[in-house]
Amino acid sequence: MKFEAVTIKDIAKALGLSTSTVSRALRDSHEISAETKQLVLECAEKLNYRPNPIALSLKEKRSRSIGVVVCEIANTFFSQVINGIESIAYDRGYNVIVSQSRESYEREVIDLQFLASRSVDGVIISLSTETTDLTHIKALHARGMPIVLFDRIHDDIDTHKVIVDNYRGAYDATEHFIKQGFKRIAALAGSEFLSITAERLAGYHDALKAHNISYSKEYVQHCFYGGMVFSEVEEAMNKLLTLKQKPDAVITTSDKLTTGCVKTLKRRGLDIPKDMALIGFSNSDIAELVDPPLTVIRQPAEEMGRAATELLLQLVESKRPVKDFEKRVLTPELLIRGSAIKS
Amino acid sequence: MKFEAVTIKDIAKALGLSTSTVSRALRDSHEISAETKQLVLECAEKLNYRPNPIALSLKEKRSRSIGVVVCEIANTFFSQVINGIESIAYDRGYNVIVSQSRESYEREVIDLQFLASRSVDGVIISLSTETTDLTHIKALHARGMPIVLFDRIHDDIDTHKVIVDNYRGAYDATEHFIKQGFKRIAALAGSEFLSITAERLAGYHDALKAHNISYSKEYVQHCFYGGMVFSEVEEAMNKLLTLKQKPDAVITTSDKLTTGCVKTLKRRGLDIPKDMALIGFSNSDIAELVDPPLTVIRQPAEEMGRAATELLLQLVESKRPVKDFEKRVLTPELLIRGSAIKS
DNA sequence: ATGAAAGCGCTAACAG
DNA sequence: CTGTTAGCGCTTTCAT
Repeated sequence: MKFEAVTIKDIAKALGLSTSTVSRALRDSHEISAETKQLVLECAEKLNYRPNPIALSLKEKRSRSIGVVVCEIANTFFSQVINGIESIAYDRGYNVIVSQSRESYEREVIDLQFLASRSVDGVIISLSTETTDLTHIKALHARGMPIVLFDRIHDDIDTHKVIVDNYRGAYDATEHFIKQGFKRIAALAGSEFLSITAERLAGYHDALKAHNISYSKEYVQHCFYGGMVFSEVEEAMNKLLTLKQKPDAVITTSDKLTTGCVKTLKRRGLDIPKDMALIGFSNSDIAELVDPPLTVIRQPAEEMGRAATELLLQLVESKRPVKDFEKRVLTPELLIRGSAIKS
Repeated sequence: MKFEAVTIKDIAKALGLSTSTVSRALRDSHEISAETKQLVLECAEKLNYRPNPIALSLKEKRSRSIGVVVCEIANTFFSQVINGIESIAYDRGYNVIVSQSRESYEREVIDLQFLASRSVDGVIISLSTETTDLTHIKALHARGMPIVLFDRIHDDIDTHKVIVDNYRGAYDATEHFIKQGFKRIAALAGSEFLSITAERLAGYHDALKAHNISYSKEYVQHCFYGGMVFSEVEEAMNKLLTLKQKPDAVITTSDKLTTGCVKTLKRRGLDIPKDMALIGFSNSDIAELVDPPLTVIRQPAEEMGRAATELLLQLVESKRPVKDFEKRVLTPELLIRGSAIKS
């Protein structure tokens, strides 16, 4: 059941005018007399008239809403990004429709289809961990849907992108370890197919190289679902902890991995940083309260959301097809705390 | 710029049929011959036809989308609730439009108007801390908009509600303190006008009463913005810490207050639980990693979101006006950890 | 079994 | 300055 809304027709009827006159009066057209406008406005006010945006959308072929696809809403990083997205969208009069892929390729495809079929004006997306085939995105993009990628991006899609300097973040973290005197630095990373994983591991590798520290392959462990499945983290940590040359420090490349790693170490009664030091990508507000306070690489998540939305709306509202796409790279912050201090 | 979608008209033209026939064939009407159906379906497939939901919405006066208003998306509790909402909405073919009031009454009003004007089929809302006047919600509800309240609810609005047993949660927490031997138990609460504050403080008071523990008014401090503004928390804590009879334990009634309280205590170099024990409402996934591990009252946030959505869709899809409203009360969980153990 | 036409709410080209 | 008309994409009588 739904309430009957007041339409332009009702006003026209009440005033003995035509709908077009009312429409024009409402839109403050110059070809309407001041008195008529006055009359219409008053009547609209009295009847509590609200324009029907759906009718408008049908005409204008735009819905003033944007879609967002993330792997998980209840994740500090992504919820902060969505916060940023919402704030800009709100300012510009757009609605934000959120959906989550739950790291499933299949769901990402469906989500995107769903959003497209619901006539969102554009989409902001961070790829799911399972996504290797990009045809669903390319197809949508080719059909003219404005798309902005953030965080987990892909070079094959030619559009605006927003990321942080993942390489730098990981490089600095690794270097911090090295300067602290850690020798055997491991990495607990997400799926190898994810852009962020590649970028972060590249930073890690290069920092080691730059300081002439050799690293063995076993020092890099991947969790395909990036910590969504806890057992995955435990298993990966198990591998690291049972190496002959046990690492003395570890870099974790995502929020979930970071907390998963801390949990695992604690459950095993290991001391951070004595048994293993830790620096993790994390946007948790309470990383500093953890025992020990966590050294984190923090992303300007809200700002990423805002930037992505601004770029998207730029595409959406552009009159002519945009050719030049921008890759905006924000700077992550290395917040040094107890978990990465050599004892 | 926007891509041109294939319409029913295109199919009709391609097949030399009328739009009505195509429409009927697509909807598998019995008054269409099998061959025609076949033809239409194939053509639709070939042209990659997608029904335009906006046109449908205009006709059916429903949009298959629901609106959500929370004070802040980037808050563990609310993001978990939204996760739950999204999961059910997804299953039932609805989109979720999120907006945040940022604890502002004004924004809540605008958000709600915006959602209503965008023809959402229903709204799930948790009141902002500033909200005392409910006319915006009542008006919308009176006009027939299905509404479900959760978390911060209000008795004056007669509709479905989903909360946890806040009284019980606070009661149990307080009693836990008492049984541990804490004598001077304070409370750091949100705005007094919030239902959750009232309910939680009632549990706190009653537990004290039941154990014949007197309490002074000064033991209850309110932060109007519930920890959104950190200085507010510091100030409130300051008041507690400078009392002659300094409390030896404190209950915090929301996520933000809990972390704010821990931060304040740590910054002052105070020991938890020795100088002050703590139990807080919190849905953080890493409360157990904090130093000391936080004793928390955890709400089944995702389940709350799911329940709210189920109730909302029940209203949305009901043929006749619903009269009997349900208040679903879920059970919070008291997770006992180091922060509330008497040393 | 199929088509013509009206209508959902709104705008805009075209007439006066 | 205002009204008439057509049309956005789709469904649904009402004819045929």
